[in-house]
Amino acid sequence: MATIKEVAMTAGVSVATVSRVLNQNGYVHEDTRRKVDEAIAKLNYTPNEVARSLFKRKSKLIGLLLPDITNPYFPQLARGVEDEMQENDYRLIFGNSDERRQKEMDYIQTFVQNNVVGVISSTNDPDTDIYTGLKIPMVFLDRTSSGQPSVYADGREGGKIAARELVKRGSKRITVLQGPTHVQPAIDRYEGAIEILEEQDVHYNVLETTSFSLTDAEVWAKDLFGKYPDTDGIIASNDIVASAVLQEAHRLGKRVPEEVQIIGFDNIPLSKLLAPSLSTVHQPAYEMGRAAAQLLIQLIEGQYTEQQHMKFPVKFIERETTRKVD
Amino acid sequence: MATIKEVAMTAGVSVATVSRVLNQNGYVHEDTRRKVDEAIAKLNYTPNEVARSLFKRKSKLIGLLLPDITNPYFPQLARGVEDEMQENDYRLIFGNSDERRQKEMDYIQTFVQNNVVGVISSTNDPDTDIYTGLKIPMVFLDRTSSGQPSVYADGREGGKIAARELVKRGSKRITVLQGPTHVQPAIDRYEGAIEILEEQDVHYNVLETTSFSLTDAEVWAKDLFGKYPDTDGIIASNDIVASAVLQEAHRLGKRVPEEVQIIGFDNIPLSKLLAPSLSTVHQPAYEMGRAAAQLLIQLIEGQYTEQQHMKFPVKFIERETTRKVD
DNA sequence: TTGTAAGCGTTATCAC
DNA sequence: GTGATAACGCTTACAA
Repeated sequence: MATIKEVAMTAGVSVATVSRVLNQNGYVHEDTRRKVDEAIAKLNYTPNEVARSLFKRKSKLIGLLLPDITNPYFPQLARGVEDEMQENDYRLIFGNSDERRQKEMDYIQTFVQNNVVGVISSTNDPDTDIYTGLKIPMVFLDRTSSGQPSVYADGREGGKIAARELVKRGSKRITVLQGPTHVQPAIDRYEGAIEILEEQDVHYNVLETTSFSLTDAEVWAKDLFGKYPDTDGIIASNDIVASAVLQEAHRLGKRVPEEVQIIGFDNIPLSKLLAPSLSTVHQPAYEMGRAAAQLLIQLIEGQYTEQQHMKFPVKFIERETTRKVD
Repeated sequence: MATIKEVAMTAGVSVATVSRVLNQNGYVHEDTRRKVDEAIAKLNYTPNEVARSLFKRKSKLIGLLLPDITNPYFPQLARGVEDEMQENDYRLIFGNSDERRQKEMDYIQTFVQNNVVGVISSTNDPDTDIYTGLKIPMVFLDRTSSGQPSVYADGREGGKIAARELVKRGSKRITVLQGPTHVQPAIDRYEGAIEILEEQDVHYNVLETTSFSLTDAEVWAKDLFGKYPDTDGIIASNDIVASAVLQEAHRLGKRVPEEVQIIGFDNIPLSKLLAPSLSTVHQPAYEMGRAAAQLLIQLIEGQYTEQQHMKFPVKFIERETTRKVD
């Protein structure tokens, strides 16, 4: 790689001048500029970002921390973030946290060591000092912290919608899969659902679950139909769990949605491919990713930002695991 | 952030000494080491990786370039890479290329500008000078270049397996969805399948397709049954396309696998959740990601590596879109 | 065993 | 308009 020094030499000017044309600041004569540009082209020079970063104590790097890219919900989020960052010339250092504190800490530390100018994280502990002590802008994605910028979906409303739609469609003995109690969106959905169920004339049960993983979900699905064989409406904690439930229903010969209705959350791409296709509560993941990135960029570039808490609306996607109604 | 200078001051030694204990090289007295360690702990010091990187012209950063993390095949690959890198203290700068030359070039350029020590890429043009001109180690993942290290699956064998299994199970009028002709694994699968079909006593058609996207696939699925309504066996170019085909078959009231068998490639997580669940040719994506990372690390650290071309075996996963046979 | 100082590739300050 | 040069935080000869 050529350096600014070599460019300066072949253009017959000083490094200062080259730097000026590079950064388009200071005065530089038109002829000089041309000579420099030629030298740059000839040497195929691009500035060393590391040296820049060292001097300015600022890079063009952003840290992105997601629980697990292998969970089909997160790629969408990630893609939204990446697209927006890409367009604004920021690059992403990416890591999976597996929701483990230690991994989060390690990643955040290396983010800082690499002079990232901002971080986006979907953590379950936004208020821990891993984050509160951070001296660079950060935004929580798919998570909330009252004190800090966050982009998330209206989980509570999502839970309400799910419950309402099931009740409206005639389910009388509903089972709610609670979802992990350490994940905020899961809690919100759960509480929203319960709020509605309480005020309706329906019976409901709650089954505790502790993760969003498919393997676990298959076990809970069996549990569910074992414990509550006559349930006729299921609110799953997300689409993955819903898929497992649907599959188990299948295996048991239960007709969906005639005998049992199922509703999920997220609207991951897979959900429309299932047979019957999955009714679900849509979260605009890609848009949320983009929004988080935009917000972070504004924070970084010191622009005025009124809205630091963006709660995205969710909506019911009617498919085939719920019955039709007028 | 504290600097090495401050550590040196509070420990009452020179920066050189601090550097020595940091990097565990050179001589340093036990007592001195202790003083330094204490200062480090007290100041909560961690070395500035940017400064390190500038001096050594080497970072702990790796560039990872994937076509589209939103395609369910890639998160697995990415996770494999990340896990291995993480365990070896390397971090990832990640980008989606969308298979566009320009984006690839831009990313590779910024990788270099950021002193990455290696790159892993799933590109369709491994032999373009974007890569051949690269002066840092690189490995192609899910792609092959004869000249350069590559980790990929045996697509040709995969194609053969798919064709054999379909024929063995009685399909007589097979349709092969060709897959994008600019993507090597797709070509390999296609050629493998054709090779077998040619030598068997079956009739077959080929339908050209140009991407792996779900939206496109839905169109091709309609096309397929429009053009070849009596087809009784379909080799899809991957699981996404297979899912779309399955769904269309469903819509048309065709019974799967009785009237038409379907087989995909990849064995993405979704494939087992479909109803009927999808028979497919498994690619060990996670393991491939890990292997690529291992290989790259060996290359970076100058270890001896006999195997620079790793072709992973694939295998048939029998599920419900193919008929049973003894 | 430890310290001094040069240098990694930039940017910005200050002279000229 | 342009050029020297110090500084960013670190590592590594080289000296002591």
